[in-house]
Amino acid sequence: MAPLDRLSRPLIGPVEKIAPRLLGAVVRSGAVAIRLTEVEAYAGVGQDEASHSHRGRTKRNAIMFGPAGHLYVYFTYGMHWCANIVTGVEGSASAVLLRAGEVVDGLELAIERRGSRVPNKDLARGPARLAAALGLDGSANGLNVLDPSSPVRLTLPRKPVQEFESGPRVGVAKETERPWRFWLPGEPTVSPYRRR
DNA sequence: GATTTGATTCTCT
DNA sequence: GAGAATCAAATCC
Repeated sequence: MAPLDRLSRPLIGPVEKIAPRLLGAVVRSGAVAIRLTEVEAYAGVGQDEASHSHRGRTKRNAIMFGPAGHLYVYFTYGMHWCANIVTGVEGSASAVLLRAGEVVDGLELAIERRGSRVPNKDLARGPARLAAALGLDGSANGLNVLDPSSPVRLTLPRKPVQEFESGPRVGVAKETERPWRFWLPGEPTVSPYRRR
């Protein structure tokens, strides 16, 4: 087994099982590091109407169909970037949206990117805010966060977080009964729930 | 080919 | 709470 395949093992499995394991993980992009406090799971083709991959491969979601550990960064609402980490075996087209986190390093640069008037707890509170704080955009799409030489890296917690809560995903119109949003209770960086 | 929608955020009321 | 910003993908005709 190739080294990177071995590294991806913690990301192989049903996406709703993998997503909560990313809670407490740290994503680092250059000087800025963010500890994840909120994530959402999205499944593959034909399994989840809210997922970008539900209706099959497109130019935008192509990365979702690749191996686990790669970043799927998409552009939405004409102005925002959102970052996901691909999970499961290659071709499963499932991914975990990085919804919110706490800036644990590179605070100065994160503030510079997000604006000096933004409270620290709001720097990465929300998927587009998190991506902005990390400086992620379309050029980060497809990066392998498990590759030690990648500019964007993921570090999983030594032990998976045991205490987390779950509920419906934010801002999705379909599959609203699916409790695939996971967060760390009591964290001020968790975004408020909004239904669509 | 035209129209609608969206895994959002910010500003103003 | 409402409205705007602004573009790619989905949906409709």
